Amino acid sequence: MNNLELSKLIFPNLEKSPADYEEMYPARELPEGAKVTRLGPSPTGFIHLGNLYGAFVDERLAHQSGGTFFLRIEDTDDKRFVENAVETIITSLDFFGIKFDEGVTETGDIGSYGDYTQSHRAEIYRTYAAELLSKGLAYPCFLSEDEITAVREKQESEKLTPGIYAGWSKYRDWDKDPAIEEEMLSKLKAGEPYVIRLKSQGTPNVRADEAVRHLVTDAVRGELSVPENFQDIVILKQTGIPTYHFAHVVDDHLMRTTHVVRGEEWLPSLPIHIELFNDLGWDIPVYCHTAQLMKIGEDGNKRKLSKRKDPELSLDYYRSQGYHPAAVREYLLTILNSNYEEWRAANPEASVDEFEFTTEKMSSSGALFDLDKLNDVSKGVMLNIPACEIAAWLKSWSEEFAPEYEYAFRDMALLEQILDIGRHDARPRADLVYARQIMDFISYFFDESFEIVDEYPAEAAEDADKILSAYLESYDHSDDNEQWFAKIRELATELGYAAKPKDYKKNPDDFKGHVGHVSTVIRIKLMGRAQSPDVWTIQQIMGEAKVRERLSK
RNA sequence: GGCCCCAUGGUCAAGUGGUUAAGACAUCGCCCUUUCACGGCGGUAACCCGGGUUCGAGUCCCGGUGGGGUCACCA
Repeated sequence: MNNLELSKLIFPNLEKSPADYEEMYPARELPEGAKVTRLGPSPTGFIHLGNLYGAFVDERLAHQSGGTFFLRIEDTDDKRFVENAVETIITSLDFFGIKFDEGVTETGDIGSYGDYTQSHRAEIYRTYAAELLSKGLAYPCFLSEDEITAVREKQESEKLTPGIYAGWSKYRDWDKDPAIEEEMLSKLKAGEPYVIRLKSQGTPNVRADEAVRHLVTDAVRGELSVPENFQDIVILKQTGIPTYHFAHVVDDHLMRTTHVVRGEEWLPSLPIHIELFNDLGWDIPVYCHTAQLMKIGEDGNKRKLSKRKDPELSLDYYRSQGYHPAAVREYLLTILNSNYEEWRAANPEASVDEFEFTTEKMSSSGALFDLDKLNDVSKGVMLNIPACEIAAWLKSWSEEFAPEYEYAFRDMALLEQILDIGRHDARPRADLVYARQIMDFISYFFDESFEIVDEYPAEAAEDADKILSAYLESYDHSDDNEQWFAKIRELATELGYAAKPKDYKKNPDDFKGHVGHVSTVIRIKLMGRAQSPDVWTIQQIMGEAKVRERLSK
């Protein structure tokens, strides 16, 4: 029996040939330089900041080059499947402004390079497995789990690289030994389970400095020299479903992906993919191995974000805290491209589309996620969003994540005024960061959440009642800011406080305190806290009735 | 352990053989100021180590060290 006959024996009824698929999925007609990228999540439905970070690279690369960005579902591991995962993936990415041109959608596939769900592509993978079989570059392997374990143990004791490769699976050499051929054939006939392995042409167990190497240009890392693969990795599992390696190569070729963006954890398996591309006679796409987002682990060292250990880094965490998607996007972009922040400072209002994102400007070392920085970036982003939009966004956030704030949205015009305090001054306030923080920041406007949290300053505590009753008595809601503050000064002076803080600092013995202490008493009575934006402005928004009510309680 | 990747202040990072080694965040001080925020000024703080190449090395080469990743019929 020869290779072709074996291939036909194993895959007797293939619908199409490799040439047919080449014809079905021709090279894309796209403008010069257009990039085709893809996101290939497994359907666990869990997406964290690190995934989003990578997704932005794909999205930017495709969309700023006039290319195509598609979604492919990599569900070759049935154990990972989670109900509604695809929908979750699409909606969470959409929330952060990541939109696909092609691939899986909630209402079916879009595009002519599908099917875009790997579990639906079994026939295609079989065809290419048959192709490798017929070229003598693959073989059926009947090794059981126990046998493989025994092989590994032997290899470990002999200090050899563990794995199945030349010399360790007898089925690899079926064509050299009639006895093995016969055994293989009878197992095949008996329907015994097997996997299809690549028959790697690499040389096993050579010293690193003597190994054959492939030179690859990675778009973010530059020149890479990787040793050739020699492992007979599984390409089709017992179930007939491909492993990631095989599916990646077949799909990205057939879907005409030009740029493969993936985390650096894939770097060690790059040699496998190179061998597979070469065996099938295909061009290798441009690889972009991105550095991973890291966080500080319990031991004080950096480590890769993990979905199991870091639930607080899930996208839902940021949504439930109420970080605006634009803020998260802006932050991710600043760590994605080193010159983005500078560009943004020079072009505060420009659309991200105007920024030229490049893989060369990406860092090849993993960045530590920095919440302080996110918060800072968010302040700036919020400042550029009109109050009416923030109000509407807060409302929908509250409906989904924090219904207890319902009272704040009964009067949207009022809410807008509150949010806009000090935002149009020459030096605008930047104190809106994320929804939960904002709700706390403005809580004193609403009786439902108003509470006295600070104590009167020691300098004026004794006179608090006097200050408050005198203030209430002289209060005129129609006073402008200047008139209003002149009255406070007057009141302070009458009670023995310095009208200017400087006077008090110079001669602390001459006064009980200064006007700041007096106004703090009023601020606490009105707002419940010693710190807030301008009192007069707040009073104007609160309205006379509420001001008088709070002062007289 | 083998292999692979990475290495500039606490964090993100400019820097491509000659710089007083940028900038941002954080932090500290001062100023502005009725508080806070904003803004302004200033401070503390870095090229992992050792060899080599060179007139000259953060930058190039080699070797360590450290950190990360990976060694599945998971992706």
